[in-house]
Amino acid sequence: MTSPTRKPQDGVPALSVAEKNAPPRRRDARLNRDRLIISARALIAQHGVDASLEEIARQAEVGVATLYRNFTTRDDLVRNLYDLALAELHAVRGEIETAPTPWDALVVYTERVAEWLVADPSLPPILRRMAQLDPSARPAAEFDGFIASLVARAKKDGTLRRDVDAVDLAVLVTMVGSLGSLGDGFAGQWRRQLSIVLDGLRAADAPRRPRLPGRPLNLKDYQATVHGLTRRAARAAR
Amino acid sequence: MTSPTRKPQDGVPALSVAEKNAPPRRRDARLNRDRLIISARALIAQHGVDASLEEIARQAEVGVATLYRNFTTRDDLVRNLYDLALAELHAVRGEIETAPTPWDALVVYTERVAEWLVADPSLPPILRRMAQLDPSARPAAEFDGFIASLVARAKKDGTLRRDVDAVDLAVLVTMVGSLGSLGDGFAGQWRRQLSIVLDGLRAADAPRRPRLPGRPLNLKDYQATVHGLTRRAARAAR
DNA sequence: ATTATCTATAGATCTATAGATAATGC
DNA sequence: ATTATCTATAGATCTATAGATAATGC
Repeated sequence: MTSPTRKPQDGVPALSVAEKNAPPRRRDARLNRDRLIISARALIAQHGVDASLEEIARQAEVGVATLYRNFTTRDDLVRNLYDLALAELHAVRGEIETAPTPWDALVVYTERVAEWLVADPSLPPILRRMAQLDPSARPAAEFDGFIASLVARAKKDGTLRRDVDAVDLAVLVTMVGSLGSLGDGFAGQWRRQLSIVLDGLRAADAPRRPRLPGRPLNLKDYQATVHGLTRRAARAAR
Repeated sequence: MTSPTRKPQDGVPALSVAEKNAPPRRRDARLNRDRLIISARALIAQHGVDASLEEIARQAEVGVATLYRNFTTRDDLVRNLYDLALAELHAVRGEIETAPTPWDALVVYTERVAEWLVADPSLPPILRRMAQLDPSARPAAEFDGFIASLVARAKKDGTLRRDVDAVDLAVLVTMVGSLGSLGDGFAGQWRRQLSIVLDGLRAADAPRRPRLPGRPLNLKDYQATVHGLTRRAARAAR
């Protein structure tokens, strides 16, 4: 997904930055923009959407004016991060459509969306802010009709319990996705938790459920997680 | 739980403020402290633990110096909010112990803890910060052994699936509790979502599950929720 | 008399921009 | 030549405190 003509900086996860509307054209400009986006994600994940713009620029090793040139306002920055994330999400649609059964499609849907949320802890604050900026723009809005029909079909074929609806699914996925904000140790658990949720969604007389993926987080792991968090926070505060 | 000699201000939910270690003694001082705590909760819920101390004081209609007199440092404030919340949580223990079966006890545990989290959207940021300040202090630490034994008993009597453990439960509850940060409309949904999670936790051959509480959030409700959020945000920004 | 609050203020940090300087690509 | 970055800066807001003023309770 990364353009082959552009080499991502070392150590930086390849950004699938959509070069959509009026992207900066100079090479250094694009690089700086990517750096800004990376540090914006990191700092928003840590401090929420109110994160200091100056610090975002500082961490990107770029002057503040460069940030303002790329993103005229804070909300503009947020909106851009939202659009970038959304582009990734939409790639999922095809995968859902090719699932063999309605139930499998729902599993893919919940898994991919949860994964998307967990992978980027800056998303929850960004989504909240976007909901305020533009209530009509819901992240999965494009899926709505599609999911609703999946839900109906999965109920009909007896795999999905009948007393839930598509919005329940969306809320549940959001819930699981929130694990990304609780530190890496918890984030690694999301498949287990989602699996439990899916079992709760299965019709009571549906076929036997699969084994939970992964292993439970024991107290030792837990401590390691939290300590890891602390160390990271200390490093960041330096 | 409110001291009968102290009249809470009108419109303000009775604060069960523990007057523990060296509480301010003068009447006006206690009132101001309560006001500070209320606006700290509101602003931390909105802006995270980095919320402006000056604004907290302003919203409490009190000078900044009064805030600093009560809470010498930001972390001191956070720690106090944590302790206050924790005190409420511990009141739950008795209720868990009187549940008739291990499964019922687990239901009460998850319900009460989730309710506690949902009721106060300032808690997630506060808990995260506390985990950094003091990794040993986990909110439900006091329950650990107790819950572990409940889990063991519920597995033995065939109501709880065997491939989960106590930490899974804690993670799931945290997840459900995160719904409190998504606006009032979502927050009202937590019982439904928890009920689905509990069904996922039930052993596959356990007795039939109950009907989901409440009704699903339809798209109209959803819109209303988000618009409500927007209006609130606008008011707050004024 | 004691205890607490408030006003005022120093110094730091933030947002936002103007004007001077540097890098790119034709 | 064009496009982008950087430095510097104005004005606002923040944290934290010192010193003057006001409210409580014995």
